[in-house]
Amino acid sequence: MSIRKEKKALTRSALINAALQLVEEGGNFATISIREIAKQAGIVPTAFYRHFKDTNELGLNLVDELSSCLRQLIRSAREQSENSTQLISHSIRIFDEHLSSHRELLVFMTQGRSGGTPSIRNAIRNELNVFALEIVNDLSQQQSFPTLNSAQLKMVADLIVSTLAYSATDLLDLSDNPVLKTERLSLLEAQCRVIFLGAAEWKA
Amino acid sequence: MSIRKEKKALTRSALINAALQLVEEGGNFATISIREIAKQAGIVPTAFYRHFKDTNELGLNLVDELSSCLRQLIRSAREQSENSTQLISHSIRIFDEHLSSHRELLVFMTQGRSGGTPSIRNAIRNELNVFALEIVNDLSQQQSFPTLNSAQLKMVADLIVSTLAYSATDLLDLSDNPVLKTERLSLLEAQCRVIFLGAAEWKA
DNA sequence: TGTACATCAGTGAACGCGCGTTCACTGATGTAC
DNA sequence: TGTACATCAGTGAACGCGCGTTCACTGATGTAC
Repeated sequence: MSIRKEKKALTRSALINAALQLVEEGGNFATISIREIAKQAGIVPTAFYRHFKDTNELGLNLVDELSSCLRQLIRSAREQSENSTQLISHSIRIFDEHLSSHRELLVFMTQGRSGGTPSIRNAIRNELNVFALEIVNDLSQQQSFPTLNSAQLKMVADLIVSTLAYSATDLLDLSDNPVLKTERLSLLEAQCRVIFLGAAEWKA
Repeated sequence: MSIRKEKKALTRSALINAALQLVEEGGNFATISIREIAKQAGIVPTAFYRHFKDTNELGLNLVDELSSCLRQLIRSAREQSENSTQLISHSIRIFDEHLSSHRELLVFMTQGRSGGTPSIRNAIRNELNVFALEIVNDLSQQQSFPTLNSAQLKMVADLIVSTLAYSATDLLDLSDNPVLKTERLSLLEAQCRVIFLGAAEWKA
């Protein structure tokens, strides 16, 4: 890549990281201004327009970041639980680790799923759907629920994703309170077990 | 009540309704300004301060509205399902009706749970917790899961609330698409059944 | 390799606008006699 | 009941500020010969 393109890519990712940092510092992505982002990235406000049309376009790029973050989460969970009997608790530990290491992205996700612009809401919804499809893949490969067809597996996977996403809002708020966070993680684990028990019992 | 107090109460509720209407029209509560709210309510911006310190304080009052909305939802669901074998599908129909008739409040709820100020997030979390406790009450009164103690019932109730709240974001976005909305409602119903099946199977 | 021109990421001044908030005010309502 | 004063919800002018966006610019990088 040419020097010019490299530098442009650097500034671009500085803008993306600036937005994520502002979100992590407690801001709501919907209220963050172009000027704030540019300032945080160390460039002049007008340079923002060399990279994105507006904050919504930048937000759609954050969803792309989220996408690879979720793929990485699935991959880690697969490695961990390949030959394990404790699939649920292992997966939840990996999930918790991702909440810490990609805090900003997951705060953005929880905010954006309900409070983003329509296009951002849709993009996030789509990523969560892809995530659920990956879970369907795993469940059918592991033959976790041999009595369920793929539509039924998808319904269960959606329920798992819903439960994880809902808990993410709580867990991200509890990152400074280890005791309550551990309690919330136990609750999440029990709830996932209920789902697995129910799925095993499911009949048409 | 004196004339003066009556008038004040009227203006106050005009402000609350103005905020809700702006949220329903697609705005994010976090981005709504005092001036917008005052304009929508038909008063001068500075009169806002006779009622609320800032938009956050108004938001906490919206949570109070949400609170009674949720209590009403529980009450309706109880009436409907008292002597019914179709507890789940009846309750979900009532839920759907509330999503339509109190759309603004429930949009505010889904936005605020993840994207509100810390005090609003906490207030909403608290309301959802009260809601879950009401469900615990019902489940234990109906002896739906005789093998579960109250902590376990609470865990299941939290999972139900989580599933309802998560679906609310989707359903509120689908209000203009009856086909997809019906599909999403069927998904929600199947997921609730999975939860009930799993809860019945739960052992320590 | 060296030169002359083209490209373009980032700069800085400037704009008009809506924002939150202050303040002194008005006039309807309430209260005390 | 009537009068004289107090209260206070709502008004309107004014403020300084950060916003999004435009524009002409600069100077480093790229390209063609």
